[in-house]
Amino acid sequence: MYDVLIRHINTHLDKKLSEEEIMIIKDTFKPKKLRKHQYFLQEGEICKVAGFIVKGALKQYVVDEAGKENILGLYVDNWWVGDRESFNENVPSPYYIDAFEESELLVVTKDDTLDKLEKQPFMTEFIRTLTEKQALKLLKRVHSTKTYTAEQRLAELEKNYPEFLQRFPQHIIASYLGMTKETLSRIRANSMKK
Amino acid sequence: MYDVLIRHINTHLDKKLSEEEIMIIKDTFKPKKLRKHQYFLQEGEICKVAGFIVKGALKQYVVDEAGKENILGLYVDNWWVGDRESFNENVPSPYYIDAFEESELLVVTKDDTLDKLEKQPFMTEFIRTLTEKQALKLLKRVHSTKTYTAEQRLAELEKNYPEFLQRFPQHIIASYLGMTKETLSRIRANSMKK
DNA sequence: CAAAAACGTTGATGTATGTCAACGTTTTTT
DNA sequence: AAAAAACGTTGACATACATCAACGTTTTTG
Repeated sequence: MYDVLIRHINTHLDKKLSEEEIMIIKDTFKPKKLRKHQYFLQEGEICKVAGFIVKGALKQYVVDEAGKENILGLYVDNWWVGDRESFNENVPSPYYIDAFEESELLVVTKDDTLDKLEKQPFMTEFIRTLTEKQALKLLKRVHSTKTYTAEQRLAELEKNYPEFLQRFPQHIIASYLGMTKETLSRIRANSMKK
Repeated sequence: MYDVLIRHINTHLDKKLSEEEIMIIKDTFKPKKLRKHQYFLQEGEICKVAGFIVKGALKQYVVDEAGKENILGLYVDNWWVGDRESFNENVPSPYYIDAFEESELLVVTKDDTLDKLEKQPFMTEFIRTLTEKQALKLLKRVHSTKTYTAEQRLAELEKNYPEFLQRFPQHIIASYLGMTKETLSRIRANSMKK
C-alpha cells in the first residue's frame, strides 16, 4: 500500500527517498477506505485531512441553487484530494468531495503535517512541486474553457486523461468539461460518423 | 523601492523578515524598468527571470491562429509575473507577457533563486504560500468561467479587482473575462440604465 | 497639429450550446 | 426477478453570446 505513495513521491523529486524518510511517511499517513458515494468532505466542513489516492476515484463539486452538481475536479489513482485552502487556513470549505468508486486512501491530519512532515525538507519540496504543477494545469484549464469549443475540449480530455472517459459516466465528464450531457452526447454521435 | 517588496513578503508570512533576510532580498532582486508595450516574455522564449511589480501593469496572453490576443492574466502593483513552468523547467513558454503601462519591477534570475533565495526557509515558505493562493484563485476562475453569465463575471471582477477596470481598457477586460468587447459594452450599457 | 491608430458603441444576423421533454437501455437496489 | 434509479440519446425550441460591419470619439504618433 505505502509503496504506491513512495513511488509517487520519488517520481516527483530529484533524488530518491531515504529509508528514514520512508519510515516517516509510513508513520504519518494512515489508511482510510471510502465506500462508494461516501463523503470525503462536505460543504461547510473544515477539511481536516489531505489524502493520497492509492486506488479509487473521487469527484469534487459544488451544488448550485437548483441543486445541480457542478464538477470542478476528478481524481483517480495516484492523485491527491482535499481542499487546500480549508486545510491550511482552517476555514469551511465550499466544496463537496466524495468517492465515486470504492477507494483506498492514505491520509494525513493537519497536526501531523505540521509536526512531522513539514519538518522534512523532502516533503516541503515535494509539496511545492505538486502545488506548482496543479497551478499550471489550472491555468491551462482556464485558458481552454475560455477559448475552445465543446468538441475541442473533449478531444483535449481524451488526449490528456483518457482514463477519465473509462471511469466516469458521461454526465460527470460533461459537467467537468463545462457542458451539458446532451451536448456531450451529440458531439460523440457526430465524431462517430467520421 | 525594495520596501514595497519587503512589505509584500511580510504580509504573506507569519513572522516579519529579519534584517539579514532583508539584506539577502536587496542583494538578489535587481530593478528592471519596462517601457509601455515592451515584452517581458515572448512565446517560444524561456522565461529567465521572475518579477515582482513595484509599480505598473502587465498582461499575459496567447495569440491564436487569427492573430487575436487572448488575455490569460492581468498583473498590477504588488503582483508577480513570469511563467513558472518555463522558469522552473527551462522549457519554452507558450505565453506572451508585456508591459501595458510603464512599469518598474524587481527581478531574480533562476540561478540566484536557486543559489541564494531557496537556501532561505522564509523564501521557500513564501513561495509555497503564494503558489497555493494562486492555485486557489485559478480554481475559482475555472469555476466562474464555467458557471456564470457574462454579466455575473463582470460583477465579480468589479468586486474583486475594481482597479482593473480603471487601469485596463474594455477590450482587454473583455478578453480576460472570456467575452468580446461588444458583449462587455452591451452589459455595461444595460446596467447603466438601472 | 494633423493623420493614424486604438477604442467604444450600436445594429443586424448567425450559431454553439442550453433547456425541456420523451423514451429506451443499463445498472442498482430490494 | 421485479422495481426503481441512473444513464444516454434524440428532437424541438430558446437564448446568450459571437461575428461582422459601420461609425463617432479619444488617444497616440510622426
